[in-house]
Amino acid sequence: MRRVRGEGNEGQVGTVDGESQPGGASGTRRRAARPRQGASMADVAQLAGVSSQTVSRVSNGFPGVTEDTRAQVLAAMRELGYRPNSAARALRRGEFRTLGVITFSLSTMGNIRTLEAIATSAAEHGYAVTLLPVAVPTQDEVNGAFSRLGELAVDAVIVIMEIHLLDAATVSLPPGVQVVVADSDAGDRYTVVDTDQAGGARDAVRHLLDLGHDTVWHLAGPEGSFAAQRRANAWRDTLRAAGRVTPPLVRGDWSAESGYRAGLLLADEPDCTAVFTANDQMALGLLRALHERGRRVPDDVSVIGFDDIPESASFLPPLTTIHQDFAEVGRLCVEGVLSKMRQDGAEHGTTLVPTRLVRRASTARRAG
Amino acid sequence: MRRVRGEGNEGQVGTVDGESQPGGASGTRRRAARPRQGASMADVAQLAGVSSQTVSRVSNGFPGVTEDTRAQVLAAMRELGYRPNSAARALRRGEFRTLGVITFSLSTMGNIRTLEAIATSAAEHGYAVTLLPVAVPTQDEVNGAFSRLGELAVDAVIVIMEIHLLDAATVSLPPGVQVVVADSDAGDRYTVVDTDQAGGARDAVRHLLDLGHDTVWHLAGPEGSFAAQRRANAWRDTLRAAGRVTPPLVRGDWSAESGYRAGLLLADEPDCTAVFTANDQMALGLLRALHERGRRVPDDVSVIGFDDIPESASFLPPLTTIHQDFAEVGRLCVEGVLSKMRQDGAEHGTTLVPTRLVRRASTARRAG
DNA sequence: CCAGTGGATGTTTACGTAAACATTGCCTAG
DNA sequence: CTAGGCAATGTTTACGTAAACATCCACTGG
Repeated sequence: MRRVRGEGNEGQVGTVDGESQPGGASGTRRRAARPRQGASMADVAQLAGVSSQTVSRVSNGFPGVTEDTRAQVLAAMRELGYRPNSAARALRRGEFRTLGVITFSLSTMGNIRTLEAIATSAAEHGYAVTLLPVAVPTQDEVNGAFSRLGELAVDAVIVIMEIHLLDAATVSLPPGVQVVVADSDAGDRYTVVDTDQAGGARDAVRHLLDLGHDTVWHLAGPEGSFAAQRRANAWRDTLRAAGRVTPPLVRGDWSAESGYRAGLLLADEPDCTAVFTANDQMALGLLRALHERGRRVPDDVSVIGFDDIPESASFLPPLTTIHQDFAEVGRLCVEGVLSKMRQDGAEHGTTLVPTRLVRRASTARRAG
Repeated sequence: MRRVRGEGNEGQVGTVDGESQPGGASGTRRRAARPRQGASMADVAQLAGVSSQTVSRVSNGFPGVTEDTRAQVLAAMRELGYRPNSAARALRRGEFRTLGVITFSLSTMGNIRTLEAIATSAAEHGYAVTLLPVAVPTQDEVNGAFSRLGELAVDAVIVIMEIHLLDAATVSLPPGVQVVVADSDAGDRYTVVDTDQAGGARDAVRHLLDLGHDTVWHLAGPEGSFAAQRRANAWRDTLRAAGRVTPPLVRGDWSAESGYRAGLLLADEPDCTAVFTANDQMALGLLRALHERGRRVPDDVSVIGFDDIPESASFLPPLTTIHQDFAEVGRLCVEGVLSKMRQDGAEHGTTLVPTRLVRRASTARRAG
């Protein structure tokens, strides 16, 4: 963990401009202790020769200000480099215009894309996004995050997290703080936005059955994950509905490495001609294992993934997969939480975002 | 963009608990307009029978409070569910305890990992992180982000961005807001934390030369990227220093797809026995192209990547690559910005984080 | 020519916290 | 026995903004 200093020197050289006197025009009463902090409304008001309330009106684009006055105030603002103090504003207005996002480890592509969409969408609505990472997904950590959140300057919260831990979390949010949960279950207790996991999984299985495979094996995600659980359930249900035998479920942990290990097992199953993998990363590992064991994809085994990460088009072979619209999930999270803020006591429920089958080269009609 | 409502009904059913009266004990003067907002220091003080200043002392863990009094105050806090109002706190203290992070598109794995490390590290220092996404990487957007940032409640800013756009950005930050730039150049004008791109690239090229290859081809990242530029420069310099001929540079855009296209080209170059790819995603595409064209890796062609994304261990074959310590970059960004905040007029400079060569199966001694 | 009207602007106040200063009361040293 | 000191606690005030209310003034209609 060493670090290399670029140019070596760390002298304490000059240019300490921190305390340059604000040239006569502006601040009359400037505290000496704190060198920072820009001009306030009062400063602008003084320079523009109006009251601070008029400055406030201009700052907020309110009506009732002459075009002349407005221009004058704007000029004064520019001259002083005025920035509204968001702390004072928040205190006064009683809202922060900020959404908190709780998530642990941005390790999965889905969470990241969702987060990105949340940030973008929030910005469009004039909201900032504060990130609250949960280091280790333990109950304590989750509780801790919620507790820290209480002191955080947020108006509402979006949780991107396997619900299992949320379940028992001692959620003690400040009153009036709304919550929306992404990528989860529990529509009865929270407002949830999620990908249509079941629909996607069903499409994946049907696709393989339609290609003439007798049945479909499933490489599932970790037990703790609700998404994994729902995909696995849908896989089982779809097979049953089609009257097929259900092969034993193989479990991974979302990682390519776990997919590889599972693939080594599946390669030895002669009956296994079609695999539905619960995410693309595991599919990658699975492809490697099958390749190593000489099982050709898609000639001997068809593989379908879930997520449609950008790289999946470049797998060997390019992966057929179920596309998730994470951006839409993120967008709906923001919409949902904002709408809940408007009409306070809105009831819970689940909003599902549809998936889409992306056909590439890893699935084919069953040989023979 | 349709959306499917989970269970179909959207009735306006009951359980409107939003307006439950705060049981007699607490708020005496509660404004009717806003149902939200919890107890304030004054409320706690009244219940505990002390002054609000004492509550403040307890809240901030200051000395000069009897154990008895402290306990009483804490009890009152618990009873009322008191949360310090961070807006008021920020206003009073003149700091938000929040870092702003500007980044566009969390598309690259590196940015994400860096962001994650920043969030974690900031949390350890008692700072929150506010995300400021820049939708399209245009000059206007970047300027806009910086301008929005001005109104944002942040004490300092970390920029994760190709410096090219930062270059000309009309950066007009509020006075006293420090900036640290990650993954960039420009140590002369900003404080920069970055991976040792040059060192990593040099190691990659040398590794291939050591394996007996006459020279090394380079699949570079997009022109606009400083990281890409520095890796390409180091590649060229290392070849020259070793007295080898420098093959023409092939350019991609970081995506696996672009790596595939480049790979189709390189596969037709009979002299090409070793390729240094500027990131792992492009290496993935390259591997696919080489495979399709019947060029075996590593028997015919050796390939080395950059980044060491988790999936690279599961490529076909597992990818030899240069590991970047994004977590360390993020951590150092936070340390740097906090230290700059403490000693205001600190000078600029670049901090480099070393890389590490990870040997896997995609590189081998040159055949023949 | 004057009361009435409404738009433009100013004044007062409160938001919740914490620094600075003020007060209380107890204990100890002279 | 009292002055001095110090620890515990209380009181006042300011942070920057914006809602609520107050004022001013020009113009209109009778």
